[in-house]
Amino acid sequence: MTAPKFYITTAISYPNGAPHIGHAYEALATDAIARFKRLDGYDVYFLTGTDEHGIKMVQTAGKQGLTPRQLADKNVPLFQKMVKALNCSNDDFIRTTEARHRRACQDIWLRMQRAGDIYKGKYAGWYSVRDEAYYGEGETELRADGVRYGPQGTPVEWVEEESYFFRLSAFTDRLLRYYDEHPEFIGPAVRRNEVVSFVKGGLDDLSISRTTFNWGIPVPGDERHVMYVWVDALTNYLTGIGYPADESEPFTRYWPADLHVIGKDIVRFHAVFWPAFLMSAGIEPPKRIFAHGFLFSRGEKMSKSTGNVVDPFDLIATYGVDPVRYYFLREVPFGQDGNYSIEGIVNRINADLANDLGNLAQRSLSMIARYADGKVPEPGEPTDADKEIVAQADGLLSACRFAVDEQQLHNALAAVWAVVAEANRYFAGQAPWDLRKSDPARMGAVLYTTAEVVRSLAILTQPFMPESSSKLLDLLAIPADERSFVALGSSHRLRAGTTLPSPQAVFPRYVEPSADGARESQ
RNA sequence: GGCGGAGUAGCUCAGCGGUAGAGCAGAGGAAUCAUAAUCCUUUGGUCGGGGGUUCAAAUCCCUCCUCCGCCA
Repeated sequence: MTAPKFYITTAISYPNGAPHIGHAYEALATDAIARFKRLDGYDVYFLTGTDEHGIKMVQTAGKQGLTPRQLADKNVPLFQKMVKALNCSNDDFIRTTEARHRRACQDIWLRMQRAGDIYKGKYAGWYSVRDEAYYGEGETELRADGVRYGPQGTPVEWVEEESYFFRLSAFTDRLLRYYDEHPEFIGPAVRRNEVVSFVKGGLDDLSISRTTFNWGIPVPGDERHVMYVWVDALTNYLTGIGYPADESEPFTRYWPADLHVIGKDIVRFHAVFWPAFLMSAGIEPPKRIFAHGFLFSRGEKMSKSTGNVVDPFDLIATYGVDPVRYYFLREVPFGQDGNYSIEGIVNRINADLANDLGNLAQRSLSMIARYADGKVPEPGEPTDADKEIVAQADGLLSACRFAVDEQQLHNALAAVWAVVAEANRYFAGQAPWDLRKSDPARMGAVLYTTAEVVRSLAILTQPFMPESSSKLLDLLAIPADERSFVALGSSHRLRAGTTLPSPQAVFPRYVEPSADGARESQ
């Protein structure tokens, strides 16, 4: 019996600057899904990386007196470091400047060309560097400052060049049919509606090469051209699993991708261009594209001018990687825009992690340590209350699966925390501290039941907070091979008599450093 | 301008035809196993405005207002 496969990716980041919280958010969310699927028995391949070509890299590099390659080599390590700092479990980190990627891009290009979907033409139009888009004359306006602006308010310039085109117009019907036959292809539904209505409006052929700069992948057979960044960037999802050696094991095993997690700003590239390229090349499209929203700091977009830019490294250093992961996944409904704030982070850490889950573990385990000789007590004959709380914990797996399969990570966590709250009610209601004298056996049963619920909770929080959950499982003396989801439920209950290590707080409260000390930023 | 989405308790949101809900925040109380954590009770909403359908509407329909997204 082989495990089912699950291939998941983030979008690749554009390294013309340092990583910001948006990059971190996408990476940690995708990681949580990847970890969840692994624990649920899937053979997961998780890919992330950087998209290093394109004119913006050339321009940014120029301003810094660097070559594009030097700029990439300067910034890419920051992205790799961020992924590591977030404790992401990616199987590979792809850079589009790698030789393997050039081979993949050139191969898919040739396939599209052989299919008759690429032709050479001439492009002339108003181009916005910042939007990376061409606009029609009517969409632009010449303002009083003598500069012409596009509809997004960015400057445009007249560009005329020979270009290769992709016959996107020929794919309108096929794409619409594909959306129709695969309603789950684009999520959330808002984005799907947008894409469908966009495609229904008819598609124009797409210019897919440039001759005005050379920082990109050369077009095979016509090296004056480099490929349009999106042909280059999207193909990373193939490169990462061994394409074009498409007889090779990873590619045949993992393609088509099960899930591309992306930001809502690049839905069109992934949901329109990408499946069209693949259809042309004779490769199956991915199964699902899910677009998350943007993060705002107190309702405002992050920008250097408002000074509300939050550095993911600072956040992790201050609050810890697991609380940061938990906060963003719990607080922001995945797929929607969200607000974040320092107060919010501290609130969640203290309320959900320290007070609710951390303290539940601590109070039950320290009673075991003190009053049950540090060994898992006997469960005895379970009462209705015992059965009820255990049943609720047992029911979490299917609830979480459902939520994670829809990328509703916040709902998975909400379900888990509903049981955390219930377990605290159970504990307070049973009052084992009173039972200590009146009915020690019953006290043991309550402690057993609570610890068993904590075991379930800790197993289920692993995808979201890998380190802390693992500490929690250590405190319950759960062996490494009993931490996946198959260990949930009745098959691997805590065994009475097992000696437990002395309990330690896993989720410390966050206390604001006092004013005298090192508090210069917030 | 076209299409789509949203407007529900101070905040974030769930509910989407059948007596207004959760979490956080606020108030009061209980307990002392625990990271001064927990538990119980409780304040608070004419569910954006107006009209309609229905025995019954936050939930369906129409219209208006406000905000957001995509397209033009």
